Amino acid sequence: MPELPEVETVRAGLTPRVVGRRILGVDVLHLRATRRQAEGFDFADALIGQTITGVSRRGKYMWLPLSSGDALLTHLGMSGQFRFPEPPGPGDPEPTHSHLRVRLRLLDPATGQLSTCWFLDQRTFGGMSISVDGAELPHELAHIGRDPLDPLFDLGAAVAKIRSRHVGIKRVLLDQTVVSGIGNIYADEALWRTRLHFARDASLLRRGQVVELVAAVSSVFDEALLAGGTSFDSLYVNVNGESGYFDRTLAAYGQQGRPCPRCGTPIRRAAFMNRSSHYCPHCQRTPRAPRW
DNA sequence: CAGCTTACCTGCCGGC
DNA sequence: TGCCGGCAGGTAAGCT
Repeated sequence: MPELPEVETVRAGLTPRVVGRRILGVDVLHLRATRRQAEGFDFADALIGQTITGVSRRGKYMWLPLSSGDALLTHLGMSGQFRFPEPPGPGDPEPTHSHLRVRLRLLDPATGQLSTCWFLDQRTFGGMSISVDGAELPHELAHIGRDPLDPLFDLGAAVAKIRSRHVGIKRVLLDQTVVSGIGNIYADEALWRTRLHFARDASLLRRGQVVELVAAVSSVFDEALLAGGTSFDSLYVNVNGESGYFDRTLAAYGQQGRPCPRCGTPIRRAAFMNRSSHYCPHCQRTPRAPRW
């Protein structure tokens, strides 16, 4: 389940394999992969002949700026992957994959080398679209807040925005318009580190607590990034098909029944926002006025 | 308008 | 063995 550290790992892996390449061909093999595009817009036409000039990211979104000034905007959703299959030997059939959604044919003009880029997506929550004039920053991302790895991330503004919300603190963490890049795994980890229950009313938290929470998000992101991301199954892998190992370090997420690494109380799992929340009932006390 | 719910989707797993 | 419900969850649209 890709959150910011996983997306950043993919972004870094993608960069040397696509930057400077010219797009020679585009095959869309599943309609949902480009569903964001307005009807009648030709996705392939906007890509063919263009050179990819970079790989950028904000939160969990990535975009590939193109020489035209447009950008190829993409989100991995739950199960999106970029992969670069080995070219088939002479006489061998073209390789394929049951979750193949989009295929790009690339040329490196510097070396004349051809390559194939796959966008795989089992659950089809991810996808790609063309952001017209979006090379600098796609207008589709105007509502997405800066993430803690962004040099222009404004801690004070983020803390103020979090404290302005009259909802459970976990709901705010998962809201990508406030601080982007946080998903269910890292929300649970950051809350555990800060000893905050997920249903605490964000507007009732002290400023220092929220500063500490955002710092915990930042450090858990940094640590996960060093480990190459988190993976529980084969749904998240980097462009080489390898998964990260941060899951060995998780204190709360998916640890129900196991002892809290801080106090030994068994970690609990509870339903919140139609998904699971993992917390230590001793370290993270249920608030008197919970906001579910 | 802020807060909250629901739809989207596939594969796996446990229960019967 | 095979069917079925539950679960995994990021995003955005559509509610109240």
